[in-house]
Amino acid sequence: MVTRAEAAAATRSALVRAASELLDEGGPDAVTLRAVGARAGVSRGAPYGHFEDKQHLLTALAIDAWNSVADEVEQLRADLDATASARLERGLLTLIGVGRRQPHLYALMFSTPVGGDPEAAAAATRVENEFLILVADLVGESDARRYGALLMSSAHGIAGLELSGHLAKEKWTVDGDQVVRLLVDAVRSGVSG
Amino acid sequence: MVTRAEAAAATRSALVRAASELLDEGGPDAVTLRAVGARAGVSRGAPYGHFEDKQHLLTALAIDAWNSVADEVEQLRADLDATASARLERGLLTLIGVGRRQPHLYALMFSTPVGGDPEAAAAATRVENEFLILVADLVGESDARRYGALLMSSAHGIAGLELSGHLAKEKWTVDGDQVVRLLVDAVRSGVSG
DNA sequence: CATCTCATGTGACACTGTCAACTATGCTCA
DNA sequence: TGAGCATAGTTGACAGTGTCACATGAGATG
Repeated sequence: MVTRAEAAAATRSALVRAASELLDEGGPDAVTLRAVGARAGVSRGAPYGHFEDKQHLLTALAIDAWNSVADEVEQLRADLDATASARLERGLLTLIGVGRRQPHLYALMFSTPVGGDPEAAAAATRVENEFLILVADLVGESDARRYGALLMSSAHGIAGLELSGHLAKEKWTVDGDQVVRLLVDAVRSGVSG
Repeated sequence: MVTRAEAAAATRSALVRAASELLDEGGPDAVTLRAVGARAGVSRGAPYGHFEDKQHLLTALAIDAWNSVADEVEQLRADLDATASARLERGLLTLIGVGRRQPHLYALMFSTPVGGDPEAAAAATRVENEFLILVADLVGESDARRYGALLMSSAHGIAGLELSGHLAKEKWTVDGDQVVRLLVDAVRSGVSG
């Protein structure tokens, strides 16, 4: 037998998982409270016992995504064999990779109002701090924040343009990975020159 | 008296204008076909005489926005007093400016499937070509496409992070304008070094 | 004037998020 | 143990949405 708290927690995570799967499979329009409930094995009204409304359920998805990116970038830090440039490139590609593998989730991450939910803000801050460490390894502590803003913006832009189809290789002759390399090179020569 | 074609064209543009205003004022949720029709002085079903469905009406908004950006960047080209760097910076800030002044419209521009509508693709291509000219003035023809991809990605990323609140100055110590300057500087030293 | 054409209005439908009322089951305490 | 409580979950209802089929009426055409 399971305690009631366990059952409730299981339902909650089942709802989040169901919403995540539906988002990946069919985009935002497919994430209906009725569909989420059905996939989680509960009824359409059950989510209201765990989330204030639909937006808060989606925010829970975004929080998981931000934390997942933070975890991935954090692990990258341990690889001291790689150069600072290589580690940074891989970090940026981690974020871009979410956009490639889970485009709808990626869009959700950046359309979730970060000001409202403190947990969401904390998760996003984790990612930013992890990036700051990688950037500092390349350009030094004093310039890390300025170049961190540039690098994270650019990575986000690359992901966004790929996602919307505006970074087609026929037009620009380079793909996202090459742009990341170009970016890191430009920053490195910009900070040292 | 007005001819029937004139009246229809007037209705069509009134629908687009109404949708644009509603989008600016209340975000995507405020753009209902009923509200659009009401503001344009017609009924809720009228849009279907001019657009295949709601998505195509929104695409018309996006096309206007893309062309407007293209016009603005094109005019920039005429200012030969400014340096290539300054012109490029202003071009990038033109795009970012749309994100600042009309955030919902900006989001719509990049969430509109560019593959589907040839008119939308053409409008977006106009913007890209205008940017390519500005970039070529700075880094030369041969590198224009590579650095163009980087610069447009970064500008889009800056706009996106500003829009979602992830480019807060307290965290990064720089704002969007400064990141643009940093970006152009980095590219310039990257291409010459 | 008679007829056609087509932009627009209207009724209807399925679907959505949301809430109030209800049910049932695990939990608490005498 | 058994009575009462707290609460996760269900269900009915409602307003609002996009969309379509059909009705209507006025400009266009002969």
